[in-house]
Amino acid sequence: MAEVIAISRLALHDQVASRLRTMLVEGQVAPGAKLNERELSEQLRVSRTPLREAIKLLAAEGLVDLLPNRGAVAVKLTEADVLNTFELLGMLEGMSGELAAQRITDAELAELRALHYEMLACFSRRDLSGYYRLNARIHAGINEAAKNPLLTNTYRSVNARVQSLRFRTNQDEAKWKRAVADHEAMLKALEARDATSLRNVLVAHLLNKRDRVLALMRAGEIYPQAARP
Amino acid sequence: MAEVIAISRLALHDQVASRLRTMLVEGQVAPGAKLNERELSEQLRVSRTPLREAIKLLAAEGLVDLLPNRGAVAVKLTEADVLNTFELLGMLEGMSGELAAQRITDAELAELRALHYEMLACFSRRDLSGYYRLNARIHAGINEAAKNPLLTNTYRSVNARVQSLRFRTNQDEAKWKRAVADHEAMLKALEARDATSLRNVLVAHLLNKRDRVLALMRAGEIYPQAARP
DNA sequence: GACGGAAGTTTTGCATGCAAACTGATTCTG
DNA sequence: CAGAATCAGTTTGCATGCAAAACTTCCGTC
Repeated sequence: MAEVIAISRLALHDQVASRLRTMLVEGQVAPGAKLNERELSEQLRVSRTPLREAIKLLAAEGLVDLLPNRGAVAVKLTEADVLNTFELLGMLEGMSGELAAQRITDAELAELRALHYEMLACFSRRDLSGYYRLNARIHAGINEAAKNPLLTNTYRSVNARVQSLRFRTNQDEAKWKRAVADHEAMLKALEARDATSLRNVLVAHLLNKRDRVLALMRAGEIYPQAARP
Repeated sequence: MAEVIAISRLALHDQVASRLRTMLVEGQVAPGAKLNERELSEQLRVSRTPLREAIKLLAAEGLVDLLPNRGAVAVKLTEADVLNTFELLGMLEGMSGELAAQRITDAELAELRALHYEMLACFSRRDLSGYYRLNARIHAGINEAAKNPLLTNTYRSVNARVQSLRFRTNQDEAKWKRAVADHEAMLKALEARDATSLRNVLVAHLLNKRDRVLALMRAGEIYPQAARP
């Protein structure tokens, strides 16, 4: 009951932050692009005040850079940024895997298994977008099973920084199969409550993703223009 | 040259955020206390707009809770919050230790050694506040030596959440000595570039701190009143 | 006397207004 | 002709104003 009210009551600056975040993560705002306040406020139909508050929030999350007296720009990650982000992300994911293996409940495990089968269905139909969505939900589920909300938030925030890059990596068949196999191994490790093994699978899985992102960056397929000034 | 200008040019909302952060971390604003916008804006001599932007920033850092239509309150950590925070912090600190041992330069090591001796001087004079300050700088220095700015920022942010509690733990002589011994071990590990050993020392050091904070919480010395509603 | 509700006050959240800073295009100077 | 200076137009940053929500106080009712 309270939910319905609560949703409609979401503060404007939070709604704006969500929409902006989506625009950034999905690449609707190109990396390096300037965020014009008047333009965005007209587009989102809000005044500049809540928009500015939302931008400050995204700056704290590392999705935009704030240039004093010159507004905000969508972050444009360098190769070093990507390496640093994945370095931290690997650690966060490894840790959440270890904890999840120790703390996951049977109900949570059943739900993850269900999501896994749904994902296999998407794979079978070669439905990449559905696959991505379920993939994200599975990783979020493992994170939640670690029962540390602060870890979950931190992971989400750091992950958002590279989400827009991951979006652009199109899987070739072999790599996609490999990713699916990784996911099989994750479930096995969870069922066995094998913390070390789950950590290893997750970290290896992430390193693969990192290498795919880096390869695309180096091929210039992510930032077709020049590098960050 | 640019420094002087740059400092005076720091955006107002950033200055406000810094001052508020200090007030929260040093306990000048009690945990659970409401942040009245009008009151604070008069106290800090700014209008409500940059103040509100600063509050949003601190909310993203986890130092204040935002209550829709009811403003912000200084966070009041439960025991579970403290456990979760230290769980993550231990991992971040362990990781930064491992990386620092591999990546630290001789110059950085020399600087850390210097800070270490300054800290010993404070210990010798029983100058607790100077000791704290140097202690923080040493940990920040190790973090920097890991050469991952994102890790450094994340560590800083998570650490700020429990900084106000750490502020209140008064060391008894034995525990203080133990902490100093830990720091000796850190330097040794750094000099030997022994990643595993540095990680272990840092994690053990942090677990000690956690246990001191928890003991104080349980004794009711941190939140003399009741627990969070 | 306790509980419930209504009016008044306070406080938050958002919109708007205005001055300072930046942009960049053109003109001026060496 | 190159570079500095200038000036209009834009954009950001902060202050203020106003409506809606929340809190207080007081009164009425049971």
